[in-house]
Amino acid sequence: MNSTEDNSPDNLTGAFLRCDVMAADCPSRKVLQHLTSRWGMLILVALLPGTQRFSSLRRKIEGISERMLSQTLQTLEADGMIARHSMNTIPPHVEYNLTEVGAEAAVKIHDLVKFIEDSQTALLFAQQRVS
Amino acid sequence: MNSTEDNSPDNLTGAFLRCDVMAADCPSRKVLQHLTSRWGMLILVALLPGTQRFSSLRRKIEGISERMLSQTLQTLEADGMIARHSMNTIPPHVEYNLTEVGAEAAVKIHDLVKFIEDSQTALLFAQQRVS
DNA sequence: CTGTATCCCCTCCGATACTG
DNA sequence: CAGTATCGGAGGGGATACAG
Repeated sequence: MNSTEDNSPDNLTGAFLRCDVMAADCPSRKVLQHLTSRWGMLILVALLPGTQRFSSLRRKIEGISERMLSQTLQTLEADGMIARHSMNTIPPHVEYNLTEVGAEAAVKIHDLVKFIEDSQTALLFAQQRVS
Repeated sequence: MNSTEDNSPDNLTGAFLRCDVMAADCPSRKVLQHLTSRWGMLILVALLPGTQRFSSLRRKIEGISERMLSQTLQTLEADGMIARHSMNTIPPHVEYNLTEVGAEAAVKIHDLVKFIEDSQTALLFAQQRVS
């Protein structure tokens, strides 16, 4: 898929041995981008309460398209943040849940999201008073 | 600037009164995007130890261009995450530091970054053993 | 030293239509 | 129900040159 980026074990030198996100070639930067992408963080937070189905996630995350939900779920699954379980029935029934790593990341993202929600709420009320 | 998005206080209805990031029109989504943008989170983390100058940040954050550093700093300043202090000297001397809100956000982002760095390091060693 | 301006590519993402 | 295919616009972001 990414022929220009070589993350193979053979290439574990320098920044690769000990991940440092400030290093330009650190693989954690890419994972971080996936987790904190526009839809990535909303999906992780939405999965925090537990296993969800595709359509459930779609309803929960307002404004997401099927395309982006599907695509982002695949990326997060490849990163090991999410597990996908297909029931192979007709009609299809697929469930998604957080892996152990994913759950820990989701909690941290949720912390950030809650904090921003609260500070934004405060900020908006402040603006309202001024104007 | 954003004629399509009206965040004016007059428009504080629905999702605006109580920020919910799952709501499509919640302003916190935009702020979250700034904080967690490719360079935004690195800048916040880089500022955690304390006040830094432009060139210091540039050296610290490997791979960032002057353009993106400048642009992202402006965005984060507008969001109230960063404070800018210009000394109005020649040559110019400008210092950046986190605001109170910015510092709290930066800590949470740093938590996430550290966690991902560690899990990536573990993951890379695991891959090395297998192959 | 701390930026801006310009050009341009390339990825993200929405809209729409189609499938097992 | 749970996706995939394709198109196309918007903007993020790099390279380079220039400025106060």
